[in-house]
Amino acid sequence: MSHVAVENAHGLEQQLAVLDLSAADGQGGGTNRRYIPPHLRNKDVSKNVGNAFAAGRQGGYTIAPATNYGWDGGRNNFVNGYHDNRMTGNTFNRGPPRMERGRGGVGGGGYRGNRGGSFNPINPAQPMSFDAGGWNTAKDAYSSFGNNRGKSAFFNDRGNANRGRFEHGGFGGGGGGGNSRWVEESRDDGDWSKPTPRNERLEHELFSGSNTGINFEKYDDIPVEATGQNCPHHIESFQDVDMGEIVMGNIALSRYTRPTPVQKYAIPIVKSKRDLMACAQTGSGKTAAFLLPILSQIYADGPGEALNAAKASGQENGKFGRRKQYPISLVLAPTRELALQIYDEARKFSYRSRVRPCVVYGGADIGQQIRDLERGCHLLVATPGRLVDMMERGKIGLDYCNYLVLDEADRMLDMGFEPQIRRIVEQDTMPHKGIRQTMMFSATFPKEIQILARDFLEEYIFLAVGRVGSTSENITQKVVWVEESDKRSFLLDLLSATVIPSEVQDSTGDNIEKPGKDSLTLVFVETKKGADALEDFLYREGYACTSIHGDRSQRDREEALNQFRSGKCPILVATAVAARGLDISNVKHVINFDLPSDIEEYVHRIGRTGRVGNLGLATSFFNDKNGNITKDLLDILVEAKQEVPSWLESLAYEHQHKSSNRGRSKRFSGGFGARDYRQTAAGVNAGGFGGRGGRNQAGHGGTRGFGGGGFGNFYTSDGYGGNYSHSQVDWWGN
DNA sequence: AAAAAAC
Repeated sequence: MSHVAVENAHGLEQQLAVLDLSAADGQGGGTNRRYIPPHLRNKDVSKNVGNAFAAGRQGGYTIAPATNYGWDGGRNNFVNGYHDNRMTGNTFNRGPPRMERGRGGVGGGGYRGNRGGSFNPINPAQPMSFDAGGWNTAKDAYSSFGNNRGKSAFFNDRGNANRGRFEHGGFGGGGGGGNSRWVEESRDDGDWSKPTPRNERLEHELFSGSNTGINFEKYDDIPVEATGQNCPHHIESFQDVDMGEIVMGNIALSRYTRPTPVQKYAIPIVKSKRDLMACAQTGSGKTAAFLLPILSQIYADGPGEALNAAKASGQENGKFGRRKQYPISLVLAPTRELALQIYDEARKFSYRSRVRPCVVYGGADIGQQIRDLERGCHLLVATPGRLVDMMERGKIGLDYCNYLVLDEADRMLDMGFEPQIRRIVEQDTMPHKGIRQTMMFSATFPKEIQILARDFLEEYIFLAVGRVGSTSENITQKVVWVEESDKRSFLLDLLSATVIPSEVQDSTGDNIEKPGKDSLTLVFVETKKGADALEDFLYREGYACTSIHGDRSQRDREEALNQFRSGKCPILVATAVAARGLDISNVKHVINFDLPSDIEEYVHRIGRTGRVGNLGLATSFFNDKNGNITKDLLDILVEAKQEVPSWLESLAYEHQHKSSNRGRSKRFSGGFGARDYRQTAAGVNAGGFGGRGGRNQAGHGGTRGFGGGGFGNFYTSDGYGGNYSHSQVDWWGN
């Protein structure tokens, strides 16, 4: 299984290696784009590049990645009864106009298509058994999955339903909804630390598609800083701390073998009831780092007062049962899709427990969400606006919320979100800090936001795994100079080299196998309009693509994400909405068609690739509109041991002298910050930035060498030198 | 100036 990914990765790197990125040199203008077929390229170098990449790649794949093989969401062109003719070979028919495109099917059958449908038994990548109290996860589970073949009608019924996720809750394995109240009553009573009976259907639904091939046999080189009073010692294995039978069983079902670095530290900290501010690189397992210990605590402690409150609320409201839910834990996230993703993880780790997770977010039918809440809610994942709405409608009470998590905490506390967070946390019935336990997670955490964050924390432990805000070294970062007018054609060059199978042949006449559905490309743009326009352009060019941004309907957003995830649309054009937190396996390439204006956004965007020990590639288009990010970008590249174009260095040097406000993001500086920022921008526009000049001086402008004389490999112009060298040590130290 | 997040 793993060699598939290796080959693909190898192929990707080779395809990219043949791209003459010097086309990005502004000199040539838009007509300068060209694809160099393999037989014209420098063979020696390309071989080295490929081999080096493959060698590094192997280290990252010590476990067979549990890809989506079992789901068949996009592997053939027939998805949930909807035949997609957009993906048949190279001849892309121009589909219906965008509003109709990608609807996923007549009658909504295809919506959220990868959640249901028939499945094939998967081959357990790494059989693992955890025998305690009747859990024998891998063997029993997977053999019985196999026995379920042929029952697809049942799964289709459940999984294909629009908003099918709201229907999952029962224990009866699909038992009728009529007795759900009785079911919920029985769920709450009893010993919360003991697993409830197995449910093979649910078990398969939750775990068969899991992509959690997190694995890393040897690392521990990552510098970890954990500061605070009486910081608990970290663990080395999941067995080192008592998380109870239910959590351990679900860890095994998820095929987690060892904790990631952030999990090693965060789990015992959370278990010992400490507040936490945790910073760890993208793709390093933060979600499980809080879900596992929180759930294990809830299983150990039981529902406590929340149960009585919920029951009382139900009695007040008569025969309709619990009107108001009192979640024990609340997880807040900045985007709807991220909330949904966290909820999906929570479902896994609450399998066979009495904890019922729920998710609420805007853009979706609130009535359905309310009905789902009323079936019981112990762990709530939410976006802020919808949660406030639910609170004001009396559907949610935070009176007994003992665990509060801010995921992407720096985003949750920045200007756009802070008032809502204060409304939820400080101006309502949530237990005060010191009583509740508060945890914050992010890959970036600017100092200014850290200070703000202290308002919500008590005696907290600060945890930094790696340097705060740095990028994973297993992402190869490229920055290319591309004028605005050249961006589209340059993008086509990149895509033609990586995404769509083409007729390009190598010197032996064999077709090159280009990565297809297993190789996803995520293209970021700065505006919603720009996303629409670029998606449309790519679509007319024959690429199977879709887009996600805040002006699309929630249904379309989720469907776009599913089509991307499944490989049905291997190109996704996105705004910042997709920058943070989304865990999409097989994203091999992130392209910053437009660079963001702040470095945190850049770090999160490129973090959609190179996750859980895999390697990835990020290419950013840079021109003189991007002056404000120059220095921070340079710092990031240097820190991650990436090649730095010498023109970028020159520009950063110039820019440094133009701006005294460098490095201070506008949103952190209060009232005067924005003005300072504008001054900076004005300075750029006044010509001092001098993109072209700086770039052309690149040869002698740089202060860093590029490996001495060995520099002229592929990208000789602009000092865009070097092969695709990458660290031989991946994030996990392999 | 833009994006995100409630209706």
